[in-house]
Amino acid sequence: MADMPHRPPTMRDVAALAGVSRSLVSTVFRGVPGASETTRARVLSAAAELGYRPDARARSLRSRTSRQIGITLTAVHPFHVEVTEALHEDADLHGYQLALSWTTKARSLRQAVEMLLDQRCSAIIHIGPTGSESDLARLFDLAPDVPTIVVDRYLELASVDTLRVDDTAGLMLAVGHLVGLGHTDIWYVDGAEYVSATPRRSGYLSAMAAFDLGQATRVLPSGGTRADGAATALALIDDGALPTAIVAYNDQVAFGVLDVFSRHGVRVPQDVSVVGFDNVPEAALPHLDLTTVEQHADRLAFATSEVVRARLDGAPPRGLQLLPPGPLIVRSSTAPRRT
Amino acid sequence: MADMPHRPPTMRDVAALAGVSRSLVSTVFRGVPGASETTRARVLSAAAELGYRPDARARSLRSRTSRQIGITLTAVHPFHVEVTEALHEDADLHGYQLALSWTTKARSLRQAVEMLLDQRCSAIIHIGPTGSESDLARLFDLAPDVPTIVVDRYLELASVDTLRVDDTAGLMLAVGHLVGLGHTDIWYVDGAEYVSATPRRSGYLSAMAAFDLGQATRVLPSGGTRADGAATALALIDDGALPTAIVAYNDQVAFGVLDVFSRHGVRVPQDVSVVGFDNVPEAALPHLDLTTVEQHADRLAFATSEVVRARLDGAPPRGLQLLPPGPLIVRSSTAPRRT
DNA sequence: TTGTAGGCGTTATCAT
DNA sequence: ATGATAACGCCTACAA
Repeated sequence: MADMPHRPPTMRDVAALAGVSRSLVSTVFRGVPGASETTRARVLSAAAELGYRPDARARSLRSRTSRQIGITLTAVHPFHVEVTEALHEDADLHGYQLALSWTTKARSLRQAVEMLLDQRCSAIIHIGPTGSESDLARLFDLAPDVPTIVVDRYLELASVDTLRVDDTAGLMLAVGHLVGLGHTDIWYVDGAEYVSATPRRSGYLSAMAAFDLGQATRVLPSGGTRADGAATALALIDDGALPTAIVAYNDQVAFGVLDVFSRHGVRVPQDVSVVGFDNVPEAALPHLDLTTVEQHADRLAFATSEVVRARLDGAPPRGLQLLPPGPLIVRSSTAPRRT
Repeated sequence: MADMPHRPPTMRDVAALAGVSRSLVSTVFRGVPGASETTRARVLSAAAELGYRPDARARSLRSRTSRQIGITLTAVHPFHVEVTEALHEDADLHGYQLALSWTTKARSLRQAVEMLLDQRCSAIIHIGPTGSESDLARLFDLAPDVPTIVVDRYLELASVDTLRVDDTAGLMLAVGHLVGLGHTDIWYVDGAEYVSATPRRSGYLSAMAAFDLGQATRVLPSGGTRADGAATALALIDDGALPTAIVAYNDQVAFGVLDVFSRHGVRVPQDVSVVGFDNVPEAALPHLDLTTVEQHADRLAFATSEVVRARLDGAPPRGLQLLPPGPLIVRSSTAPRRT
């Protein structure tokens, strides 16, 4: 595989055309003082004429600073996509780049990390990484000196920073809203092994207990996808027993529930109120209009990028950091309990 | 921002520990012949002990071959995500890496491309790029020597390779299926400015004409998202006039139509048959079960990666390449016309 | 099979 | 303000 037939112009070419030394070209392109206005203009116009762009590899190699932050994610979780998009904006603002590395059925987190490491990223952010805590610890140990930040997952690892929205508090918002509407039969559609399923489940249980509804709890096994929610709703309808309100592990699951309910004549919110979690963009669509717990992807991203910069400046990892859940977004999927 | 507190080990460290020269370490890590078995083992164990991994930047810089293929995409289109995942597998197979560069509301295609160019990717694949043909041409001209491949978009540019599934043929499949079921009032929900909306629309029109239904055509303005489909369906219901069959620009739009229909008592397929395009994973969910035109993301990805390798070997661009649409996947959203 | 020398494109350092 | 020189980590010669 032969690469790059005709090589792109280098600093040397620009210097020759502008009639200056290579150092001056470097000075101009780094935007540091030390070049007169006239030379700066000459260099810039020579570069434009040649279509010159500094080689990031050489730059990073020599300057020992890549200004690249690695990101691992699955690319299928809407909330994670939102977070990553917001991270891009923060990166832009602070003059660094994001190197994206996907995990798929065929590409392990380890492969994703190794690619990032080989490129000598300055730090790595893992968004919703799956796998056991010990597997992850082993993975992070591949390069103990590269600051590691984990987003949207609980981890008891002192060597990394972990950022999460407080799920337990979020569930309290959801349950509290339904209780305020007069509901007592509030069931929870569980996220099984999905990211942060455990804290959300226990958030539901403790919220119910706090409202003295501890004996009315019911956790329905499900999953994290629309298909999971649909399957659970179908099972519910087959059983013939419905609560007056449902809290779903996340918006996707809630959508699945809504889909099946509407196809089986169960009216939302007249018959059953439904609450989600995440407030993904789709939740605002007129025909879904889902009451849900906001997670503020942009705030999470902002806090993450602050931590990254602190770590890059040499600060030690601070362990787990919990962000308050956004407000509950009340839409038309919830209503007072039918009397 | 200080980077990398304690520098990662280099070839020099490995060579010293193994008691060999640096070139031997290089030989071992490139996997080329020229090192004895014992040396190889010594080098490998020294590297393992130090946690050494070759520096991709230095490697790429010196060898003048990055083995990196750049990809631009939006990360929100399920079909594009599928294609990219499949591209990852092909890349793995052929020993190169994918450098992902997202475009978002805040990140233009130009920014995405520039990042890839700065990293000196060997080639760039654009998946479903938006923007006018002339804007794209200008963008591709930034680095005329970097092979450019465009996927899922029509382009009349001789300087790039373009790969697409034949939309017109796909629409013929969809319309033909409905005609076979006895439908004559077949309306089309249009994709507006979305990727390949034009060929699909004209595919619909010519298919209808081919079945002598040219006077029964109706193109409903919509868009490319679930929300667009929902809005169009709502307008249809408000108007009180429904066809017996609908072909949607893509699956997302079809889902939006299904959502609204089920919430307004329009039964699918008893009252209206609905056909999508793409066969995204969600189309197979039991409660949606959408009849749709398969696009075979993996075949498209495979063809793309073949073209990339050809271009990297010096082959000239071949212009537009049309792949046959996959079969029509018949599910329960279509049925014979009610008599 | 092994080692030495030079350079990829850039930045850092030190002259002028 | 400008330029020469060395070095970043690696690979490609070429020599031993």
